[in-house]
Amino acid sequence: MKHYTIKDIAKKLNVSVSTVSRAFNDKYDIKKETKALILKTAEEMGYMPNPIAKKLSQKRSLNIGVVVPEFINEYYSEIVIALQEFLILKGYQVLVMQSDENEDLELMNAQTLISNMVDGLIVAPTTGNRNMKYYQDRIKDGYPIVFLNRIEESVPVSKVVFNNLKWSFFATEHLIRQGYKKIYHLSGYKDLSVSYERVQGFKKAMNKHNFPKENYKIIETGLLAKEGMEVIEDLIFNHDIPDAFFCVNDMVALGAIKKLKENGYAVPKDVAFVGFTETRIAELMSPPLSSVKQPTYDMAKKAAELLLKRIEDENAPIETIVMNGEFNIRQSSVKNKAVL
Amino acid sequence: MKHYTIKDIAKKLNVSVSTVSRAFNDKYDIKKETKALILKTAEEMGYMPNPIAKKLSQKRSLNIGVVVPEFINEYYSEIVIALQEFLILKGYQVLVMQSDENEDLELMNAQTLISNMVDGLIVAPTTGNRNMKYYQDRIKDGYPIVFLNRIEESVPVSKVVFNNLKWSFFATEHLIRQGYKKIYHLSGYKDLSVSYERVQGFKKAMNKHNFPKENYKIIETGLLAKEGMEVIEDLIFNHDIPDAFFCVNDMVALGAIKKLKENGYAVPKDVAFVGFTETRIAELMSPPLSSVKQPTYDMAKKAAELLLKRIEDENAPIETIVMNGEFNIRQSSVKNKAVL
DNA sequence: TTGTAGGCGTTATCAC
DNA sequence: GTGATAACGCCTACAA
Repeated sequence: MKHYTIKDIAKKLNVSVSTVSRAFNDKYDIKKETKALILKTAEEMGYMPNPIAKKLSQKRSLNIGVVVPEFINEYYSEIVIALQEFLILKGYQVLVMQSDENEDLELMNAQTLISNMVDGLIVAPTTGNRNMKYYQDRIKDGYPIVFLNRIEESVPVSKVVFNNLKWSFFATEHLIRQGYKKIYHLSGYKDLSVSYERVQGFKKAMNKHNFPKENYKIIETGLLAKEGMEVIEDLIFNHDIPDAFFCVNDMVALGAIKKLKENGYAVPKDVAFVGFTETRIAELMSPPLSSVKQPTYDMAKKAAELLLKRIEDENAPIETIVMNGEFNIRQSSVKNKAVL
Repeated sequence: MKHYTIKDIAKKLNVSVSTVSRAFNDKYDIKKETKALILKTAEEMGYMPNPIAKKLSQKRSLNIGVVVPEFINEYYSEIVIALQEFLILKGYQVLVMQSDENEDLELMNAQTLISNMVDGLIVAPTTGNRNMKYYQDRIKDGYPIVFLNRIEESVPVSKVVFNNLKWSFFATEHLIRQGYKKIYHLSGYKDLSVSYERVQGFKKAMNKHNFPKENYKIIETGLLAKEGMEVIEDLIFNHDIPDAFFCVNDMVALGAIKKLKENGYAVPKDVAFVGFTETRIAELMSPPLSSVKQPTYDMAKKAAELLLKRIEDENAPIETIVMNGEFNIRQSSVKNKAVL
């Protein structure tokens, strides 16, 4: 099966290449019959337009690039699925690259996608932000980029973020109101904006309720179960187990709970837990884990909308959309109730 | 920041475009000083070669396309990460598209990637196989495609698969040897090749041990926790709970276990469990879940190697690589042991 | 309504 | 060693 081009079709039908080209791009006038004939023979020959050539000449690809920091934590998998679902309806294809939480790789990914002439980029940055200058330069060049999550509200770019502070505050306040007297926060990476914001929410709740300083603590972890386990090991070693934990995400909570159980602690009887960025396992855990659910699908959709707006209108204003979620209270953080 | 081309550099230095081009592709003769000068000024101007143009003229992109059926189940996330990790070392960029378990979307994805001139394609097919003809035509055209998982061994294409039958057999036999007398298999989708093969392994073990037909059953589910839960609800309704389950994957096991616990069953005391395609949560569950671990990283790497071999040598033979895994026995399927 | 011709940014084949 | 110049496949003035 040879790879046919418009030339081949043109030759076969004794018309010019431009006529053939026009048959495929209906913004030009062309006689109905010619067009029909061309399309028909093209179909028969199994002609497929070459998007590379198209891109080279018209600088538009109908492809959107997506860069995510990882996708082992379910959140970004859902984001990608949602982005794709939405953008396909709008006629775009979605190319995904993941950065493995590595800034250099992230930069390479973005460059690859841009040089492949994707019409725009949706970026969920990794920790650290050495690359922001690169992005801002591209944006200055007129390149449409929208950020998703993990970026500080103050950065002057279009973005969709979650109100981490607010919901972290609610989650913490819930623990306080349940009557827990010693509450630790397992906080994720220090230089990850979402972690930072959740820490702020935690502190804000503590301050509001005049929680004694010696009764709360912020402990840096990563984002994985393993790291939750490690922290608990340390705390057990130091005989420093509080009566409640608020965790940066569900996986850290899961790891921590496992390690506590192994050491004879009961959840929530001895130690209560709240997670964040709810995943499917929250409900499935024993006990089911209270967690803050982010509107993943909507966040992705909003980001895609922002991007399309910007692609269609060079001068679309910079926008920051802050999303809210919901706090699902389950057995892991409820006092005075029998475990079902 | 303007987008410079080799023309701009050529003009600036009063050399021809070919000289500039040669400076970047060191297979041609060119005076050392000219080359140095060109590279230096290019650097200063912030010149970036345009890969689209490059692709158009030399039909090679150093991009590899990857099509996965989903990536919410961790397995494919790991596959993608591993593929990327390996291929980047070889100088390739990895573009990922996911099909959401939808055959039509899968076809679109493959077409998009191919028409973007990726040098080769690694495909983990969705359920169903209407697209195989398309792939085989492309392969006949000389296009390098390697399949990963979820494809029958008999299909004459290069592929890396897991020996589902063998390990399913082992897992089942383990349950039999532990002395469980009534064993059900929650089997995933009927028309998914990996499910089918696991069913075969299950049956083979039953036959080998002359397990009474009335004491085992194969129940079709999906691949999600929810579906595990639904099946258990039905079984409870029918008072038909066996003393052991072998599940198509960990998520189904997780859902099933949760539902059983809610209904007062203890695991593994009342009902034992074995999962498959071990995920990180297997270890973290209570009780920890016995499961068959697939060599995800190696499978990805092998697939990438096959593909590169094929890209570099048009006539590389079709190869099928069948991988083995390991069976990790944990508390969920061990009899006569106190739950820790 | 259609054709001609130049351009998109590179590479590759000739000459010189 | 280097420079013209023709590809690669498509789009798009401009002319006819």
